[in-house]
Amino acid sequence: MPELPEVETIARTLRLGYQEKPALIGMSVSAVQVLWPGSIAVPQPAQLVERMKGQVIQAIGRRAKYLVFTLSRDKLIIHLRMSGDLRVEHQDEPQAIHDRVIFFLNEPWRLTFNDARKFGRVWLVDNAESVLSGLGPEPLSDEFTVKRFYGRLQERRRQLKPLLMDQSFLAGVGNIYADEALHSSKLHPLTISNELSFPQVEKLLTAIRETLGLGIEQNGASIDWVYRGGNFQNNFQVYARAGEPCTTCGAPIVRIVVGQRGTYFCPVCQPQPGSGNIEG
DNA sequence: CACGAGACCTGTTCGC
DNA sequence: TGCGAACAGGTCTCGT
Repeated sequence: MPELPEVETIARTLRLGYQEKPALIGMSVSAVQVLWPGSIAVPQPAQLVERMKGQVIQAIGRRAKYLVFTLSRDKLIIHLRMSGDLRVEHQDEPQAIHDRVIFFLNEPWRLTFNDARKFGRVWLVDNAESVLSGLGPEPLSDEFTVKRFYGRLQERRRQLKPLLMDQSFLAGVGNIYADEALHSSKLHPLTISNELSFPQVEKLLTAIRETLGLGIEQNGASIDWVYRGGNFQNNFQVYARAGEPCTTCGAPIVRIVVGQRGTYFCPVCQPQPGSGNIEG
């Protein structure tokens, strides 16, 4: 389900509270119920349950698409993958279908990890780096400069879109925001990474940041039944718009498959480099 | 190294 | 209406 803006939104609402839901900072874990052991990556479910008891939630943040809970002693890390969700609920609410792990907090609250497709994972580790060390730079951080981005793109010779979605290359960008950022920067998804000029990279980084920033502003995107509350889906220029007119030039948006992912782009605004023919 | 295919799962939507 | 195919915001592993 979620990419960087959705995960950021979830982290913020858990950290600060939202409407009738409380902030979780300062709450302690009284018990953990594992309904689907396969959701626990590390350690063994019984050990996770034992270790979490009594730990206090001190901070809630995000790294790439991972939620990171700083507890008294350990880090609780959760990846929602395609269909995961975290819900703050009353402890007396009935259990929902697809609930996988329930964290009991201060009365009357609980935090529920719900995940229809069972792709999501939970880690409890003393060192977050054991889970997060392979990740690339955060696109929104100040240390990630155009120069550095250009250098990384030059080091590789890969199709641009799959490279942007490679979490070891760049953290947090997924299928939606990759397509939207490429459209915004007028680059074809199959452009070869080391064939970009410096100005093109500059434009691409700006587009990635603006797209992610708008996504965060809109509380993420809500498409399916899965994640609700976001509005970024109303700002899609290309994603899931095959056949509809490009908002810039009016040409029909095209869908192709790149790296086994549905990929949407405007054949006029985003012409394939080297292919002389432009669709009309 | 780069890429495609398959796996992991369940639910919804599409097409005949 | 019904039923199978296709598709879904992600990542991992294997073979070429």
